[in-house]
This record gives sequence, structure tokens and C-alpha cells, in this order.
Amino acid sequence: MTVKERTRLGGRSARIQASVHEAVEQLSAEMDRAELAVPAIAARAGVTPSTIYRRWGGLAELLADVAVKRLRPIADPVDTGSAKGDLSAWAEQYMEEMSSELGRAMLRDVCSSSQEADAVRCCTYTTDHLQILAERAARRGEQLDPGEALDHVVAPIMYRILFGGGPLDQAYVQGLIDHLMPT
Amino acid sequence: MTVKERTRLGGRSARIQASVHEAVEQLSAEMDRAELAVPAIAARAGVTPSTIYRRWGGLAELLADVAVKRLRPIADPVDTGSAKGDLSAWAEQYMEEMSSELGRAMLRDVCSSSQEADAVRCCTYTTDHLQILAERAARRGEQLDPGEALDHVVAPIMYRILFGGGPLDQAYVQGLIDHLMPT
DNA sequence: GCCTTAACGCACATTTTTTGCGTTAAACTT
DNA sequence: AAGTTTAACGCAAAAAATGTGCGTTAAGGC
Repeated sequence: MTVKERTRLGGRSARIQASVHEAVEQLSAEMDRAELAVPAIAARAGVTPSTIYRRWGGLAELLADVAVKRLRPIADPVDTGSAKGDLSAWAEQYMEEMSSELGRAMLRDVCSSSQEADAVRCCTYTTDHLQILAERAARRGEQLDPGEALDHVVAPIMYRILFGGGPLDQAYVQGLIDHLMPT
Repeated sequence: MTVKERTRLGGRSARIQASVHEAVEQLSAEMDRAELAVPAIAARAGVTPSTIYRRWGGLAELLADVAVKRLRPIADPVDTGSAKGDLSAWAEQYMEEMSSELGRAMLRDVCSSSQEADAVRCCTYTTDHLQILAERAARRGEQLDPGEALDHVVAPIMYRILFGGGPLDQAYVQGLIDHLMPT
């Protein structure tokens, strides 16, 4: 059974999606986020504003769509030889990326969207990575529960990014991991 | 040294703030969130739209302001007689309130705001409560680290509300607390 | 190659957001 | 207590963004 995409995947439709996404990335790099508007994006992408409104619904949904795409990891987490090392390396990079100015902006975009699915997709990327680490650990005879890592490493990091509540640095991340994997 | 408020606190200014806040609460109960607009809020509050734009900046900031106000707890957490009981009771209520449709909407509003301070204030309410529980525990000769509770109970709950990643019910919350306080 | 229809462009209507300027009233001064 | 200063507001008009009807284009199916 072949899965039918909900949007047409080839030709003009795909070209426009790519063009609009690129326009968003360009403009959000050039100007402040607050003054990023649909008509400006449309002009840069060479489309009419109504195309964007009809296809995405509005600025919030478009930004969330772009953010999810950019949050999608391109590479597998590095293999350091041990489960704890893998998790440390991954978590520190995750913290760096997500707590950066760009990362925070993308998280805001994802959370602002009325589409619940955007935030969930964002989490899926993370659980996929943790799953890979867990399988790697299992093959080495080590233990790594991806659910525990999500609850006690990822969630605290995300909480501090979004709500503050304490410093967010490598020492903090390392403390979370030591707490989870004492040995 | 008396702290100078940045906004005038008495008279007309305060009346308008209250009126606008009330209008937001009324309208967000009456209509869908997506169609909540500044001009409608202004009309209900008996104010001109320009007042809202000048004072809050826009819809997102206004909604965040109202959400923070509504997230402010009115009562101290209940005293159950033990630290673990206190934390359980508080955490379950916290989970219920925050994961409700209204709670999620308010969290989205807070996160969407460009004002970082809104989200931080929201977290302060939580740490204040945890601090109260910790002091209560200390007076009883028990231990409760508010930082640990924030990291390993509150943060996972909030992560599942915002990003999914697993079921969110009382059993899950209880599991988090058992993990933190094994005895 | 023809047919069906989702997706787009264009022009126009509606709504929202911004801005200039006079007015009101809160906080300060004497 | 009366006068002064100025933050905040109302009003009105302009600017910008958002929504809609309709004809056109091109993707996917026959």
C-alpha cells in the first residue's frame, strides 16, 4: 500500500513550497523576527500573498512549518563507544542548538502554531535519536531507556530554555546525565 | 528606597487594564481562539484599539499578559502531612490544570510572546510553590529539593504537554514522584 | 493525448495595525 | 491646595495585512 501524500509532491507545488521556505529563511536572517510579514515573504518568493494564506493559513503556521523542517536532524548522533558518552555528546549538542537564539525562535514558532502536530513531529525527531542511542547501547550490552532520557535529560533542558528556572550549561547537562546513569 | 513601578498604578490606567483583561477572558470563553482579535477585545472593553496596540504592542503580548495573570496561583498548596503527599497532591493538580484545554492555550500564549519575562514569571510561580513545600518538609525533618522537583517532576510534565512523547495521567505523575522520592 | 481538479495568480473587499495630534488625568512641584 | 508636567488615552485617517471570488495553469489519472 502506497501512502498518498496530502500535498502534490512534484512540479509547481513543490517549487513554490521550496521557494517560500527559502524566502522565510532568508528574510528571518536579514530582518528582525517581529517585522517578518507574509506579503514580504511572498514578494521574495515570487508568489502572491494569497497563495501563502491559502496553503499555510497564516504566518504562524508557515513559520512553524519551516521551523520543524529546520529542526529535523541531518545526521545520526555520533558514536563515542559508550552509552553514556553517546548520550552526553548528543545532549550537549542538543542543548547548544536549542538554546541558541535561532533555536529559541524556532521553538517559539513551533509552540505558537495552532497545529499540535508540529510540536509532536519536533519531539519525534528527538525520540528517534534516543531510540538509536538505545539500540546502540543494547548491542554493546549496555542499558539506556529512551523514555527515561526524554523525561530526565531532554525535558529539564527544554524547560530551562522555555521558562528559565536556572542556568543552562554543559555542567548542568552533565549533572542530569550523571543522575540518570550513575556508573 | 521605594521601587518605582513602570506603569501608573492607580486610576484610569488601572481601570483600563482591568477592563481589557476582563474583555479577553470573556471573549476567549465565548469564541474560538483563532478568531480572537484586538478590535473585538477593544470594543468589549470600551477602549479604542490603538490603546491596546500602544500599551501591549499586539495581540500576542496581551494574551501572554493575561495568561500569566491567570496562571498565578491563588492559594498555597494543600498540606497533606508528608512531603511526598504534598508534592503528589500539588503535582497532580498542576498537571490537571496545565494539560487542560485552557491551560494549554495559556501556555501557548506565554511561549508565543516575544517578552521572555512572561515565561520566566510563569516559572517563578512554580518555584515559589515548590519552595513552600520544601520549607514545610524541612520543618518536619524531611527532605525535598525544589530544584530536583522542578527538573524531574515539573519539566517532564510540561514537556509532554507541549511536545507529546507519551501519555500524561496521574499514574505517570506518580511514577515521576516515586522516582524522585523512592521511600 | 484528453480529462479532471488541486493549486495558483490577479483584482478587489474587508479587516487589522499604525500614526499624528489634540485631550485627559495621574503624579510631581511649590 | 493650586499649578505644572507628562504618561496615557481617544479620535480619525492612513497604511498594511488578511480574506474572497473567479478565471487560469498544470499535476495526476484515464
